[in-house]
Amino acid sequence: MTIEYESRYFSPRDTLECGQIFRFTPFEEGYKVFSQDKACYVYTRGDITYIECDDRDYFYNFFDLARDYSAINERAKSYNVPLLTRGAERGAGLRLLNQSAEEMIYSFIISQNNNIPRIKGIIERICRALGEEREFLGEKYYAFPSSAALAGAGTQFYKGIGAGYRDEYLAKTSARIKDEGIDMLYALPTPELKKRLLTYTGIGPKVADCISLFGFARRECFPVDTWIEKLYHDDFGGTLKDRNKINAYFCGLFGDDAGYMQQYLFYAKRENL
DNA sequence: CTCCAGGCTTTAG
DNA sequence: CTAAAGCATGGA
Repeated sequence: MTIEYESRYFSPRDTLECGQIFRFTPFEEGYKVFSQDKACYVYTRGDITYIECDDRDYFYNFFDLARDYSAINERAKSYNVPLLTRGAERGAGLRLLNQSAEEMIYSFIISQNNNIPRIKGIIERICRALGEEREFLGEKYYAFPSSAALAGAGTQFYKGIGAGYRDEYLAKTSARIKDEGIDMLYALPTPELKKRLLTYTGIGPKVADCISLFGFARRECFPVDTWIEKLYHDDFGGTLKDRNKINAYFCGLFGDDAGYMQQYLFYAKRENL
């Protein structure tokens, strides 16, 4: 089945290339995108972006299609920050994805002190080794593994697939989640959710913000990484050095829009706009 | 060769 | 409490 949406506020490229997701590959006119055990093919033709998939409800929510991004986009420009305005203008098709919390936990543990191409490779090798084999549009792919499967693999496996020093973080956190689950996290208010996430091995403030923002749809979160730290100095004239304080500054500035603004800014800085 | 990548944990002061 | 060292890997 196919979902259609106006392309002005839904660009596959803008949405996928802004660092919120690591499992996608160029395919024909657009991209194949993978989430949990599901897959879709997303592409734009003229004024319409199309999503071909087997699970309409899942991807409607995944791409956040119920939300009005024209209003968010206008609010971004209203701050009169040149970098943010450029991000909003040239990244107007950027949408925040609603992803799996567990998948975000492991993905962003891997992301720390790492670069995006290598992050993608590590996640791909984990899925290939431990995920269930599926098929989409005549091609095999592998689901993101369950925490039980991840816990069964052990530290040595993660070292073997090139996770580096994050091997123990993945082993410990997957073992804990296999035992405890994460159901108790969903109902927590955002500050408590972040505190709880910080108790997992390998999750610090930045990773907790990414998990909260992308995995728990907490749009008031503002992850501060090396790129945000850079643009904070270059484009906001900031003088703070402590990342927690930089985070507080941006959260105070953007409020409930923080997550959206963070993505526009990250995109603009990384694309050198 | 050094520096850097969507940082975190551990240790020292 | 804050500051800094150490951490695997691969590409520029």
